[in-house]
Amino acid sequence: MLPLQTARKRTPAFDGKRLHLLDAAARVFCAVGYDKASMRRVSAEARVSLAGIYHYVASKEELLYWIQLHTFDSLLRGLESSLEGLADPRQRLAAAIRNHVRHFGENMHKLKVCARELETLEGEAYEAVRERRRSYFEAVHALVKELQPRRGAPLGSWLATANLFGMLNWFYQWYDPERARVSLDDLAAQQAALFLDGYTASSFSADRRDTE
Amino acid sequence: MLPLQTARKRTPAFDGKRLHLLDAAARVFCAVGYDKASMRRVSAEARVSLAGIYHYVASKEELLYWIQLHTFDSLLRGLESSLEGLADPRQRLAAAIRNHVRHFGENMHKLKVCARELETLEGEAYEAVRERRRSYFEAVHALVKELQPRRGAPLGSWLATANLFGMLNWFYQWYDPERARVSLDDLAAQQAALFLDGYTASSFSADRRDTE
DNA sequence: AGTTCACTCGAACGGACGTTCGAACGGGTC
DNA sequence: GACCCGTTCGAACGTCCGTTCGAGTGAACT
Repeated sequence: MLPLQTARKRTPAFDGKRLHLLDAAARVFCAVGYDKASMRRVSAEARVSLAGIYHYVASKEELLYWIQLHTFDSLLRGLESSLEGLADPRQRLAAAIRNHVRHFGENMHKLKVCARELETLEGEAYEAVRERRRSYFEAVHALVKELQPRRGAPLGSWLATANLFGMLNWFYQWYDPERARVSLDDLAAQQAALFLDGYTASSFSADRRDTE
Repeated sequence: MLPLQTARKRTPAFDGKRLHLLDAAARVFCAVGYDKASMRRVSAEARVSLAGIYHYVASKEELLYWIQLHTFDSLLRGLESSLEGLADPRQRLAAAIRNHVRHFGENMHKLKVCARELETLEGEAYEAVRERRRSYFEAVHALVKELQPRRGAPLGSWLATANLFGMLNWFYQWYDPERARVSLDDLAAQQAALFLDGYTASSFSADRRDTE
């Protein structure tokens, strides 16, 4: 349904305004969810008239599409650069988790939208995003596979990775930056420890008990 | 906004039809999401006229409310009964995970709706569901606290529990009962092993690589 | 036979939404 | 000054949605 590349001529100003729009849209989608979010509210958040939005994007669907695409691209690029120079598999996985968590801290709106609206897009757009998503997943999966040089069979690295993403993607549900008693880096370290060594052997260093 | 108890007289037939409606609604909500789901589609799925729905439920919101309330109640009751007679903290936690995963297998629609629409309700209804949700969370949190008699400080049992729920609640995103190569009980055992002992020490016994 | 009452329904109402249209503005080029 | 073109907008269009209304059914009771 979505033309994956707009045919319109691009100027730097055009792209700048467009990014501004995507940002505003991400905030609105994050606040109320894609379906409940109205283009009128996006236009208010972006301080652009309703019709003005359609000069930069063809549809509401396309807003979500670009948000997801940019976010997964950014995650993957961050992952690659954060692995540079690291050889120890455990450190590499910890770096990957730190990259994910930091991205969350910096772009909370967009990551929350990505996690929550994974199945909202359809057709071509869905497939395009899904491919980026799979690249990112496979990159992390590869790190998990490095971990266990072999102790028995090759063994559920896929399942383990899926569960790791569960930990990482669910945490927008409970993490509240206002009330956090742990820094994001500490949090990432604890999640890495939990994944690598489990709860009964790892040592955590903070506690919270407000939200679920 | 929601009257938490309908004032209408209840007959067994009334409650039966009502449950039938909730079930149909859960299937529709699960398929397309609460916001996109129309009462017209629910009425078709339940084979009841559109207006007929409103004889049993006051609003669309109330459908979601009852689905969530019943599901969390059922999870909590299942948890309590699955712990009976178990003393070892590791076995108790494993039983809790098995209970959660089995519920998922049996009531996939409803659990998926619960996980996905946690923040959809508002006001009284939200608070009422949130209380059940917190009870369930606290029950599992208590099991996690039993685990580590003390090795250092008391330490992040809350964070660990939140991450455990991440694993458990995210898995509707990737688990596909049609293509599963692992039984739900095996899956539960592997998730318990991952949480307790971590990936590098635990031993998995299956692999998948289709979906993310 | 008449009345009641739980139940069911087709048809409509009012509102919100995504999107489109046509006009206006403003800076650059001949 | 005339023309173009990227940009912006107010005002609308058509559609779909949640909900309501009022009439109709049939079994139970008097």
